Amino acid sequence: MPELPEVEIHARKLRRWATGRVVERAEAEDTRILRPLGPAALRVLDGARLSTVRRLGKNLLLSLSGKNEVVGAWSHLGMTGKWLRRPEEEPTPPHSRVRLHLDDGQVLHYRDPRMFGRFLVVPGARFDELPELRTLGPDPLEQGIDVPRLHDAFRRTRRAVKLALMDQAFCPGVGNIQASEALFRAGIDPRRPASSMSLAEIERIADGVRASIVYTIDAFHRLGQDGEEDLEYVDEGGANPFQVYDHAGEPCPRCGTPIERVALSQRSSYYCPSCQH
DNA sequence: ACCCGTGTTCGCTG
DNA sequence: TCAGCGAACACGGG
Repeated sequence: MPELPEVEIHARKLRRWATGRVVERAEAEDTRILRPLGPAALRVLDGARLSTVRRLGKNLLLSLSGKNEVVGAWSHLGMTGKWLRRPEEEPTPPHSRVRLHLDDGQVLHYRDPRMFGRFLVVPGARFDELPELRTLGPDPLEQGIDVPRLHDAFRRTRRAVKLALMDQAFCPGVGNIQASEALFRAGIDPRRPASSMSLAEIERIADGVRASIVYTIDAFHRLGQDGEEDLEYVDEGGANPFQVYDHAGEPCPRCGTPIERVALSQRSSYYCPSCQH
C-alpha cells in the first residue's frame, strides 16, 4: 500500500534491475489494471529497451526506446501493487497481473491482489497527456513544496487539514500515513480546518512532509527492504517505523501521552492529543 | 464471521 | 457550478 516513500523504493529497484535491459516480451491478464487499453496494447513494449524510470508523486513513469519510436509506460501501485523480480524458470507468483520478460533471464512481475493499480502504455512517452497526471502538483522531492501556493490553496477549502494534505493536486505522494506523520511532526491537529492554517504552520507542515518522507525512505533502507528482497508493507507484517501511525494507545515518542486514533472521512488518523493543536 | 486496509474515481447532494 | 462526502472497486489478513 504505497505512498511516496514506497514508490520511490520501487523506482530505485526498477532502475537497478532493468535500466538498459530489453523487454523481450510483455504479457498480462486482461484485468481492470490495463483499462481501457487492454493487453493488446502491450505489444509495443516487445523488444523495447528501458531507458529511464521516473517517480512523480505515487506514479512510476517508465521510458523505453522501441524499434522506431520512444514508448512510455505508466504504473500506479494502488493499494496493494508492487514490482517483484523473479528468474524466468520460477513459477508465476499469485496475483501477478503484468509480466515484463527481460533479456537477462529475469522477469519483472507487477503483482496486485486487489487490482486498484494501473499499468498503461503511453505512446511516445507523452506522460503530460495523461489526465491522471495533469492534475498533480509539484513533487515534494523533485520540485519541492511551494509553501505560498499550499497556503493559498488551503485557505479556500473547508476540508480538515489532513484531508487537504492528501489531495494529490497539492502535495502529491502524501497518503494516509505520511499525512498523519507530517502533522505529528508539525504539531498540528489533523481535524483542524485547512483554512485556519497560518503561513508559519504551512511552513511547519512542509518541513514535516519532507522530514517524514526522507525518514521513511531511510527507514526502509535500514530495515533491509531495499535490497534484492521484496519490499514488505507494514500491514503485511513488516516493521512499523512510524512515530504515530498505527500506534494508538502507545506513548507519544515526544511526550509519552497515549496516541489517539480518529476517523476522518473513513480514514484512520493518529495523533498525540497533547503535542498537536 | 466480520472488520479493516499506505488509493482513486464516480455519483449524489446541498 | 461545484466542493465535499460516501460508496464502490476486490481481496487478504487479523
